[in-house]
Amino acid sequence: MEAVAEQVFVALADPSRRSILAALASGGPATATDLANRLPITRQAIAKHLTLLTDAGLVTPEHGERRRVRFRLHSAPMQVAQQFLAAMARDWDSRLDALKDHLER
Amino acid sequence: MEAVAEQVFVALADPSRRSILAALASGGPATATDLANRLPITRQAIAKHLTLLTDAGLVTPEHGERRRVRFRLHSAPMQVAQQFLAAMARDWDSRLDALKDHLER
DNA sequence: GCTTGACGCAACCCGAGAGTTGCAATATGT
DNA sequence: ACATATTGCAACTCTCGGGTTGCGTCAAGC
Repeated sequence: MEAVAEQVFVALADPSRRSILAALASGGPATATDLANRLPITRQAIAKHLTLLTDAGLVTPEHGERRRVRFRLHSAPMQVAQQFLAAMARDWDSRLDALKDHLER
Repeated sequence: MEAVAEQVFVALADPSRRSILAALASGGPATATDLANRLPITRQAIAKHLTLLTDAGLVTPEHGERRRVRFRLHSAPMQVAQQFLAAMARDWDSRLDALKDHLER
């Protein structure tokens, strides 16, 4: 679970990757060349990002006709990362509360 | 809000920074030299990470006695990032639902 | 059969960031 | 007064990742 969350953080830390995800979210599943037409970077750079996003589980490749590969969004890893963030914040706040209780005692 | 979330993602993408946050979470507020004793990296490297974490709002410096500066965790930006993730996942899923509805019609 | 468009792979460039070493300043203890 | 400890700043190295260029390959259309 922590490994998935880390991959999601790494993926979302890059602005180009966020642009790719935003393009997929607004325009639906698309290929690397489609994204290259919409974004100011090369198809190969987008392909690299897509492999990283695929490893993170944020995107799944779908082999279609005419050797085209369309990529579709997958939100499950983001929910895992969200749970991870929630647990982390809860942990921190519980420590703060414990310290506060200790000082008040 | 998106800027805060991005800073949190960048901060959590680095394993050293996660180690620092984990050390602060388990051991309470500490100085850079304290963290340097617990972690396998130099104090200066930790200091750089702490400035980045301070810019992200995840940590706040507290000037104490004897020129010591202790850093305390702050969970608010993580909750903002969590909200951001939730909104993003909700956006993706709503698009999937809209597409499904369109296909079923 | 030949062109056209799309994908994959490999090599290369380059800037950013993670880490270290070194030093100056400052404050505390004896 | 002097030694010790801690912080901040600056310069340097070096690896890694984002990006490009180039080429080979494979499927479809004419």
